[in-house]
Amino acid sequence: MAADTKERILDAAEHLFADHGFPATSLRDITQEAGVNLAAVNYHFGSKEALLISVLDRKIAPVNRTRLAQLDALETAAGADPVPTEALVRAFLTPLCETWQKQDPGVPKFLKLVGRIHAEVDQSLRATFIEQFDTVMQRFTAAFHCGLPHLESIEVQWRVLFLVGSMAHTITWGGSIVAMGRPHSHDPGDVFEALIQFATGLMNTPVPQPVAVAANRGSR
Amino acid sequence: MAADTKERILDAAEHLFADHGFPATSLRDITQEAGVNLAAVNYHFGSKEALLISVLDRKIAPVNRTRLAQLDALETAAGADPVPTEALVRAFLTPLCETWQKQDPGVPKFLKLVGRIHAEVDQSLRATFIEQFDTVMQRFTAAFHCGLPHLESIEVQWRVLFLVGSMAHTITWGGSIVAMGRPHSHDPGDVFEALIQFATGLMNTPVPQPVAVAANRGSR
DNA sequence: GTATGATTCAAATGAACGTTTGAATTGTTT
DNA sequence: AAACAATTCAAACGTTCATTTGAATCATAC
Repeated sequence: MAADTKERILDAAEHLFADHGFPATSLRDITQEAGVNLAAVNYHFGSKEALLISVLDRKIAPVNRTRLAQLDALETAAGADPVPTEALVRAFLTPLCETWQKQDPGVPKFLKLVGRIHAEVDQSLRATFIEQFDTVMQRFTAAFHCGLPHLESIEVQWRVLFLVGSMAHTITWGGSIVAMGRPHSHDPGDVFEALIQFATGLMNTPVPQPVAVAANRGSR
Repeated sequence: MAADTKERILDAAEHLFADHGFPATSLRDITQEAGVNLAAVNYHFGSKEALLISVLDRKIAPVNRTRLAQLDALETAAGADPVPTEALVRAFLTPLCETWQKQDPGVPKFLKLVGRIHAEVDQSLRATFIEQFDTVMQRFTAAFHCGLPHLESIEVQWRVLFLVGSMAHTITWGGSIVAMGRPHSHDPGDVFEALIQFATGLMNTPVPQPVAVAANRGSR
């Protein structure tokens, strides 16, 4: 088959980037797993970096598009009222979960990749990655703030950061909870449901001290 | 100076691993920044991997030792009573913060390294890293459970995972909140204080649905 | 001051890397 | 079937990598 060479490369790259990271994965690894010629990567994508961007675009862009679409729908339905916090959390997290479940059974390679990208790629690539998420983050942060008007803007930003952190870390390490000790079923859906419940509680948590972030500067 | 060649290598490696990651950093980068000969790394440490382990040991091991020492002190002071959740959160997070602040001013390189390691290193190295954290995680998870007896064991494990995820992600990305939009002071101490407050709320959050994780299996 | 062990040094090793090349092979259009 | 572009292929490119080598340098003890 000649037509799906690009797809085969993308699949192999996605899998290997997720398992071993971007710098540690060679084009020879990718082309061998894809069963295509070494030169095919540079022919179809131009460079290794461009391949990574294609891999991210293929999977992350649809997720972010779904997120924004769900957010649009929620805001339209809510009219002038703020969207309930839990609905926002679900709109943010479930698109990832569904991408996960549509994928081949077993380990959620793509999510591992997302987790990796969050901490791995170099400055220039990270810029590309941030760009992908920037709109999503700003839209959701604003929507959260509408439903939590008693919080300062910066506090909402921190909570969203914590939320994303929990998500990324759960993606990468959630499976190791089973390996760490007592065995326990960890159906992907369950994990995401727990994460959603937790994140909702997170966003709704009252501020323990009047102004947690900005008030006690230098008091340490 | 000849005596501190090892220290110079460790400093340079720590800095470069944090900025560019382990696979993307070459021994030539490290030895050049350290001002030592290329062969010094293999002479003093044996290999690049062994160097990474030394870098982690030098900084992470003391942090985990402090964590456990503070936990011991808290449990001794509490006697038969459970240790307050916020005290546990502080015992877990502040040792990292102090290591940070003892370090040279500016970006907390070491914390960036920790964030990276969480998602970067390969399976074999990750095992080394997990080993470092395993005792700490189990001790703290158990202590949290003592103060939150209404939660299922697995629920506590998830929350601790979310907590660590927030921490790691905040370490790596907290600085970019400022860069992302509106400028705002983000004194390291403030960030950690916000993280502590948030994490405490996280652990104390009641379970929204009776049994969030295990109950709704297959209901999707 | 000479011998000994630890350390540093410049240089080289072989392997692996991303990328390029040009011919061979396809698929499609006349 | 001839012509053409798109794609695949084996092979090589030049560079960089981690690691090794063996001589040079240093410290310290005799």
